[in-house]
Amino acid sequence: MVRDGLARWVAGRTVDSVEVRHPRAIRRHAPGPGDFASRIAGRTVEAAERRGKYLWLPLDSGEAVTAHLGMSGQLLVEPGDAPDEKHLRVRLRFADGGRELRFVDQRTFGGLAVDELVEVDGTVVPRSVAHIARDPLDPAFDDAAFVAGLRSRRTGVKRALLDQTLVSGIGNIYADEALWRTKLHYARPTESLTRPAGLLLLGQVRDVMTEALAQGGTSFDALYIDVNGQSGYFDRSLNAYGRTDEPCGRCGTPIRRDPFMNRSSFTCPRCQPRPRRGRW
DNA sequence: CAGTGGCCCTGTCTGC
DNA sequence: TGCAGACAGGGCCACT
Repeated sequence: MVRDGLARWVAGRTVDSVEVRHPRAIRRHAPGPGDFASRIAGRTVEAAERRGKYLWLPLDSGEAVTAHLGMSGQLLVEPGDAPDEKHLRVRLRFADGGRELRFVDQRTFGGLAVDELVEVDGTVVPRSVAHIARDPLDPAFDDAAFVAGLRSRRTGVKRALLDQTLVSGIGNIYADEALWRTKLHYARPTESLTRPAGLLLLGQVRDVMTEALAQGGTSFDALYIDVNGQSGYFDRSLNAYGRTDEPCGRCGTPIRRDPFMNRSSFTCPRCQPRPRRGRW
């Protein structure tokens, strides 16, 4: 939805000027703000693409403006006379004088960069995205390869889900929700999962992502473009994530919160019992 | 090399 | 009331 919106608003338009308001927002662009701006200004945006949590705008130069929205990042398409957001980091003005593109990010976990486009596995992606796996909604996603990769890991199943080189687009929320649906504990050793169990898990991941996407779709019409898509989904559909001490929707047992990778994991202690020999 | 843990950042909330 | 600390979280990097 974010990608669709961006494509609709910026594809075919030529960038006039680039304003970097906060250097940290382009910290992954090593050559710095001057180089960043000069590679974008005067170029025409050809499309908007996405993989996992990355989003990019291919330019007519063979490079692309690559964005990672982190947790709090937004790409907004707004009239030039709209007041600057408090956390406005980068602004792109277009030669046609129409709406401008703004990167807004409170916590600056995200950022922009300009990157060379390369071909990986039959798909053209920015170099910085080349190591990111396809997401499960990608038509070219290879289910069998994913399950094989999952089973060959020597770690806990949630760690594997969060590893973007194995599968992309799954964050802490989607992981907990898919694990709850599959009745798997986050520390379940990946090598102990059967192929059918792996496919079942993948199916639940897909369902969670599809439902989240459907519910987040509405926010975009207001030109509020946000990869999190949390608006409706966050409140209505979560079964485990953030529901500490609330009853499990299946069995009524209070949901439990555990520290996990400097974050949290939410499980139903009854539906998702901790394995005896769990892997973190 | 694969796996793991710490840290980045800032606003909000909780508890003393 | 005010302040300290926990928490949110994807990814990068150093370390084992």
